Amino acid sequence: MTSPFYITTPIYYVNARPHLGHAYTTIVADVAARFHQMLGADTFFLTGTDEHGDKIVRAAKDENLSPKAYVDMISELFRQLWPELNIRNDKFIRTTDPKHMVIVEHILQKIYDAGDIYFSEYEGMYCYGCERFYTERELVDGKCPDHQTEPETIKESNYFFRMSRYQDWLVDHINANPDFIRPKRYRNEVLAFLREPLEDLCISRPKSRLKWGITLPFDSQYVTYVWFDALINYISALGYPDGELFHKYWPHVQHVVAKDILKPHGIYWPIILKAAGIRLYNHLNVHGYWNVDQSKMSKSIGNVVDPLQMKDIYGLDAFRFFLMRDMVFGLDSNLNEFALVERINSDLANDFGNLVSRVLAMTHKYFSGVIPKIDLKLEEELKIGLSDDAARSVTGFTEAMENFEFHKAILSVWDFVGRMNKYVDVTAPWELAKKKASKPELEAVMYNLLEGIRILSGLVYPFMPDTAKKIQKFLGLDPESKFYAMDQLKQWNVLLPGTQVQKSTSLFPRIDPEKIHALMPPSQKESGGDAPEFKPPIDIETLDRIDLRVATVLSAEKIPKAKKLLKLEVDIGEKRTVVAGIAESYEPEDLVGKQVIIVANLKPAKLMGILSNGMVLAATDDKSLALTTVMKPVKPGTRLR
RNA sequence: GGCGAUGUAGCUCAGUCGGUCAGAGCAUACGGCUCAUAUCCGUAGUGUCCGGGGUUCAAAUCCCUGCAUCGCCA
Repeated sequence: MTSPFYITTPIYYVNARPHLGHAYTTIVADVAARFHQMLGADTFFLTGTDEHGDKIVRAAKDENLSPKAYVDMISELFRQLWPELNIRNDKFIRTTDPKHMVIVEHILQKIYDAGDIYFSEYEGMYCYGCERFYTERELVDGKCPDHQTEPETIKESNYFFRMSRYQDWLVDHINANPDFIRPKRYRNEVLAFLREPLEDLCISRPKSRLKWGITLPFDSQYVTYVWFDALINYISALGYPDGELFHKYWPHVQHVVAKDILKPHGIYWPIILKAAGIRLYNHLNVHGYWNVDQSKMSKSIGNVVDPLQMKDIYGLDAFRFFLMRDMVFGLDSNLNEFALVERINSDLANDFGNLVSRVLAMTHKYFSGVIPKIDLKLEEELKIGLSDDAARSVTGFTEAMENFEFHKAILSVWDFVGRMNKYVDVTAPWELAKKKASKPELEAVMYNLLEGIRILSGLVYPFMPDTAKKIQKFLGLDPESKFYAMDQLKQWNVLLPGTQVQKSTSLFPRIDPEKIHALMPPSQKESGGDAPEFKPPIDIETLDRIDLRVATVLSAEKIPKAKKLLKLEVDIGEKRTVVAGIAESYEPEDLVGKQVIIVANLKPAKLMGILSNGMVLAATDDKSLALTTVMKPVKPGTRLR
């Protein structure tokens, strides 16, 4: 019996909306879970949201919501995203769940009783604006980078977790278990970090400073600080300590995280578990970042495409496939739409989709869509077997998947896709179909091809579940059956002759090459200009009707409730009031005394109740806004020509 | 500043212990096939294996050094 499998994503911090990084981590976990289902394992897949801490309180304030209302809203965004990506988590945990909070308290008390938590005072530089401490090097000229004020030195008492006590033990554990943290580069990183003395971890915040958290069971004046609260979700979700789920799944746990949270997961978490007397996790799987290359993003579809929208444009399965195929697990990767389209056209449309299409079409053409019988003796005589190739692919796939080397797993599958296409070419069924005598050979060839497609549909399942099911339907099989079970895929000659297959529809339509051209980076195109289109010509009289003047800014102030607008008093020989949409790029005090260019004869307009008599000229691109000026000071009111 | 990783064909990357290791896929060019989504199969290239020095009969591979990029730490 295959052992159970428990996979987790981090619980995502709800100070921001879901993005590609969250999606990738969660898709990885989904793929891993589905793979273990292929192995016959009983799987449990956990994700969720992390909802305490001062950043949340601030983010809530920015949106004029209570912390609770705010976290409810963002958490829901995450919860709703996963089904859209065909992710099937078994549970969605929130650190604000009462059950979670009780278990955090339980663990804290347990570690406190064991003597690994102590109370201590320390001194630091505190910015009241930010409500946080700063270290020397975070400050700019001794001032808070956000508020430009000097932080005050204050004393604060807090609870600390005695991690230092476990440092040697952890180093030994990592050395004794080479796969504890993988890939190796991150294991090395953790070991490198552990060569220095490990500092104890501050695990509390006084309530005077932060109320939004879990109260310490041994001191009601303090709440738990984020990591201690968050990491425990992995066991609280299973109902630690007595839950049935906990007993069943915890011994088989693997975590998936992005490299930015390596330290909490590679160091804090094992030590917390050890201190609490809980067995450690088996593997921490660490992946890199997606660099979204916006310069290579499509302009044909209208501006920059949010990576998460690519699934709507190109299809969810293609999107999942791309993410798993193009990232070497552990390393950073680039995402651009051009690469995605290339991948879809070559791997999915040409190699794979077309293979399915041609095989089914031939089955219809030569056998009216009925799976033919196979003469095994003849097959052996003619050496037209495919089962060895399939078995090799299945083996390579399995090994790579077990090690979280998804791109290698896909390469192994595509080796077999290539072998199948080659097989069609070599056996040339259309030639066999011409002669009656070669009908047995044709039957054997077609049977093998159909069987090969059955295998492929199973191997592709964790990455592209919908596509896998579609192919099952094509083959006249039950998409709801466990067709992807590994022991089915290790066998050959499973398809029943006589079964009716369907005609295939294109699994992955090719994307128009013209469109690809439009997606190419500008440097690869003959003319590289991405400036907006030029307007039609005008004559000098028309130009002359526009009265452009140099204006000196006398004063500037923000307009209440308007995000973008500033009210400027300017001198153009006379005093004018103009309203300009530049507040996101310029601070009022920086403008006073500067010279700008305004259109002096534009008809006045009322903006936010203020009459604007003229318009300031500025250049805008998608990133920023820049005011125009003259290259040396001139008399205010000077005309431009 | 310290530690580490990476630098190989136009692009993305494989290259285990130094010895058919100069490779794969994509892109390009040409040829073949016609079952198929203008798909598939075959052939052909192009490389200062980041620069410089060294060890060796032999270095992409080992050592030293420089440069570039990235990461971790301070």
